[in-house]
Amino acid sequence: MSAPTGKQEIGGGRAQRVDARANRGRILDVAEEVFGKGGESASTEEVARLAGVGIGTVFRHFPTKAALLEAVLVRRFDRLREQAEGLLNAADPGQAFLGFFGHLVADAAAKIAIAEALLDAGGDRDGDAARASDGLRRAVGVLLQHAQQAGAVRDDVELPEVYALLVGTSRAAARGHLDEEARARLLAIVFDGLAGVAQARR
Amino acid sequence: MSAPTGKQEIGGGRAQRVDARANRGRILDVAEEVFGKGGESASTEEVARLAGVGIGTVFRHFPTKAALLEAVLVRRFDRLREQAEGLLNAADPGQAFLGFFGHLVADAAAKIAIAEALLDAGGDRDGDAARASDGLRRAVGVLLQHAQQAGAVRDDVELPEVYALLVGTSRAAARGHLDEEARARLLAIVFDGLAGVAQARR
DNA sequence: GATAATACGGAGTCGGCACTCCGGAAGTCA
DNA sequence: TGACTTCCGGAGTGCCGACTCCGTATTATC
Repeated sequence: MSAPTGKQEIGGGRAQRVDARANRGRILDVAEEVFGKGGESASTEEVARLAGVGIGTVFRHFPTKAALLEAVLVRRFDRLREQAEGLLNAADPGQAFLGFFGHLVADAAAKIAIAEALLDAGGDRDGDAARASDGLRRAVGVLLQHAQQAGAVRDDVELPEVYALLVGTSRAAARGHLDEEARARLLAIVFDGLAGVAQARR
Repeated sequence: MSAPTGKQEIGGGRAQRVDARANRGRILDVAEEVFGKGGESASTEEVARLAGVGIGTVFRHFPTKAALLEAVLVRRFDRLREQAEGLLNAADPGQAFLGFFGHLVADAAAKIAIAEALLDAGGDRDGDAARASDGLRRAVGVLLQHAQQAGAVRDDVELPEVYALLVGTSRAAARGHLDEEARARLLAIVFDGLAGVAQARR
């Protein structure tokens, strides 16, 4: 229900000050970093400190810690969804799907705890984060369909388990302390399973 | 460094009272349940309440909340390891490995948050929980080797990625809100990937 | 440059939770 | 049963982190 890019005057009045908008952006960036590393147990004060603002400023922009976290998640989900949608017209749908899968996993490895709550959202059926999460999920669903039509992914799998696999693999890569090679082999196993027996027999 | 089954007199003295031992066990059971559901953010007080004891009692048995959590993890790791070791002489090593994999995943689905920290442990390189975690990991490694020698799992995968896959799949099954069928399909994908192309071509 | 609206900082408040302490209850041994 | 030891309950303590408030600083407008 919030404005697309943050606080913006809606009912006449004066526009938001530029320093305020800049601070808001910096806080979001830092929060993504901090929550990504320390999970949601990281303190709001640390976010403020690293963003170079007072605590009051953080809470003026985001009324609660939960709201801040949600804003971070929404931004992240939306970015990922846009990336997925950008692949919809790719020449090779199979490559597009698997590529996005791999991208997400590598990305999660860097963000750890965010990928956490991030790909978690599915329990809370309301709020902006849930909506954004649904958007991403749908985009992945379309990518999957295309890949299946192209014969790159077996037909008898559906979105729920594929999404679960995506989430799980991301998390595993994030916390599993895998080196580059091990992560590649992990993806190879998963991709092989997704491609299925039919593919392997060609 | 703790005694195998809890507090036990070592240097002469009197034996532990039976009610104390019973309470300890009950606290552990409840803690597994509570932490399994609410994660480690669940309060110690809730554990005490559900166990039907006072907070003081909990803290007498486990000096800190972390110690309680660790005791829970150790017990759980040890049980899983024993199960894995029990499969070492199975007639069909491939079946043994995949069966254990599936068992762990289903188990995690029920425990959620414990499977969390549980299979997480790998960062903290000390403490009883880490030791127990290593034990489980080693047992899984042996199961994997046997399965590979039996040709049920492709040869070019190693323990790190397989373990990561195990953890990730467990978590995905736990939080993914999958129904029975979707979970089965998820496992099918993973098993197919583990079996590999060579297997599929037979 | 004057004025007014907006935003900032950070000390302070409040609630929750890990952990302590001790008087009393209950088990153990003779 | 009586004496002694162990154990228990739960009120109390201290700390930490989310959130508030207001005097001050900064930006927009004319």
